[in-house]
Amino acid sequence: MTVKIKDVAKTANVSVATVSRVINAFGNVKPETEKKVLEAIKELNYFPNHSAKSLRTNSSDGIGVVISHDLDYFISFPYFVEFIHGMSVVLSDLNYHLVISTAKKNGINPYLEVAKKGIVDGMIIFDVKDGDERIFSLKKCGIPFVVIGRPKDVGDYIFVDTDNESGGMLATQHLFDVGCKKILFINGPKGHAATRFRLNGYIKAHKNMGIRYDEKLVKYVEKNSDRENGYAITRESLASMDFDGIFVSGDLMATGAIAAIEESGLKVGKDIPIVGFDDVPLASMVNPSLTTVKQPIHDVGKTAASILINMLNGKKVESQILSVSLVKRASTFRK
Amino acid sequence: MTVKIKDVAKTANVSVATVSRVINAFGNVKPETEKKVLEAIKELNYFPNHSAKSLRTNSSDGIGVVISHDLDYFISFPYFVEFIHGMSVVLSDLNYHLVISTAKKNGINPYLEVAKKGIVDGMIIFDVKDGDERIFSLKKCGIPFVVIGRPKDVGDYIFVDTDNESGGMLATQHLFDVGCKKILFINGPKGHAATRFRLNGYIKAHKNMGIRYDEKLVKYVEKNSDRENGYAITRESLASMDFDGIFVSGDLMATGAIAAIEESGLKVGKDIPIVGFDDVPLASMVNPSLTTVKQPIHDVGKTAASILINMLNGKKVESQILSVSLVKRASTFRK
DNA sequence: CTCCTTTGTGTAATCGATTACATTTTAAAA
DNA sequence: TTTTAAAATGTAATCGATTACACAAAGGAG
Repeated sequence: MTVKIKDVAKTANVSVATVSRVINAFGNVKPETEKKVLEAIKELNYFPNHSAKSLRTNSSDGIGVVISHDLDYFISFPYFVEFIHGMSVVLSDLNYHLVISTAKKNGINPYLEVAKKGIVDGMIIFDVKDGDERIFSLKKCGIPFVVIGRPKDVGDYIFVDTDNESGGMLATQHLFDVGCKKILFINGPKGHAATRFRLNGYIKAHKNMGIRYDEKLVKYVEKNSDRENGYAITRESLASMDFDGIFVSGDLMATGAIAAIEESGLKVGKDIPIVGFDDVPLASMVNPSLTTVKQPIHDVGKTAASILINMLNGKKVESQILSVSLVKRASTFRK
Repeated sequence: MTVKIKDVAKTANVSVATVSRVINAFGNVKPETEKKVLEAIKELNYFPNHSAKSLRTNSSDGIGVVISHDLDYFISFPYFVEFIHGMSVVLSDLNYHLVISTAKKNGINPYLEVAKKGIVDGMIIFDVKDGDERIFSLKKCGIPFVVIGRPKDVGDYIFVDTDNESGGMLATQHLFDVGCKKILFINGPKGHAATRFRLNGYIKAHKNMGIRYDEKLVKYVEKNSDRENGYAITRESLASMDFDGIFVSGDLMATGAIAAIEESGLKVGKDIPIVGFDDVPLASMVNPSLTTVKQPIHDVGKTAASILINMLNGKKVESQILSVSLVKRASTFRK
């Protein structure tokens, strides 16, 4: 049926070992012989059986990513597309492929499952909380992995993160620059590294300005950083507190904040400047367009993938923090 | 090192065949024996080696999706996240996994590659043009596949599509309903089924209204249905033609159209109602919020996955067309 | 021309599961 | 109790690659 290495060997009039050496570019093959083999491969349209290779070499050429079963939660990561794309581009160029699984409802930890079955050689995990047990599982099972973000209380690990602290500073400083004095900060969920670092940035910016920061101005979303929550928290805050600018830890939430402000009769930008975080495509499309901290999501994916591949190849690797930048748009423009 | 079926057999004091029978729920195992085996599996924390199973059974439990190497093109499909999620949820529940590859720059057709290597048992392909050669490749190589969309000139195949014709009708009819007489239609790229069907819907709505439709009012995007193109085409049309409403074949493009209209001093909704297509999250977040045709993208992914799995199991399957609905928002509200 | 090294090639074991077939045990029927 | 069928289990071949090891060919040194 399907053509196998034996068939190629027969056609090229060599042994299977030689064919294998050609396929895997091992060297020690006479150029003439190599040519014969390559011709046979082309002629027979041969593709090496991946399972056989995996079984023998104990490697799958797959890199795993596990996503949430909960769609609403999942789409509150609007940058997922770029992230996936970044990883996939790098992996495909290196002859790896990306394997996506969903956390199943039934108990078994899908992280362990794909890893231990040998479906993947390594994993990239994101949306990781402080003390996240998944990291311990992965460590215990010995599979190489790269973490997106910088959770604490999980020991050592290799990560790729963006410079959330600088991002928090940039955003806050910019709001000061356009004249704000009391900045409401709608932050992500507690227990996430990004939440912590962005708060640090927010605080540092206050220090730099010599302004005492008011804890009460910092709000945390319960779980999903989505539009609804941004809207709700902003409305609530409008009713209960005094502020003259908003830093929102996520563009999706920021659109909710914009809606709440405009609804209240205030003008975003003129009355209440708003800065978001992420710079997803959406940010430039809302009205007013959103000033935000641009995260190099595509690069995060690419970097994570290449670090992981290097780990698999036994190279020494280091965690990386990618820098962010402020993109100024209409939402912080004073009319 | 890693524990294998032999170790389980030894621990449970049975043969490997019995263990295998338990794992694969073959029956013909005494309940008592089964219990021993299950205990051994748990005790040793055993996971069957996936490559070995694949090699032996000639199946990989992987379903492939190939995405574009070009990020800009790729993110002009803003519904990709939901689509992937839908597929992944279904697949993971059935113990399959999703394999994502990127079309590499070097020549080899990645569709064939993953299929012929046996990395996947089936494929789901999207963004398919009329006469798309990929369909012929897949057919020739014999791998089961499901197409998202309904391209022509490619012979028979199983597909999942949304009812784009009805969508086109709904959108156009709604514009008539709010009083439009000359509707600019910014359609997707030529050579795509969705483009064709939506045009049919647009034409039918005209017929229903007894209005002669003007070919010149139908514009096609060159390649990417993105914001920039929506903006450019709208601007161009404002300068050169007469129209009082716009139907845009894609929400991303529609945001560009909105921007162009507002920029010209006209009011979206009041002066120029606009209807989009897709109902991506963005649609409800722009200002004015976008009336659009909702596509059940998540269901498309789920349906495609389950059809494909049924194909793999030898069941008889049928193509499906999922229905769409109109979501009315501010962009067609006459102030 | 012999010896030694290097290069090129082949043989066969191996990876860890599944499963056809053989065999044993158990249950039912006579 | 014997016979027969059904149920439970075991043995070993198999999937298709990689690769250790053996060996042959070729080239270089003396």
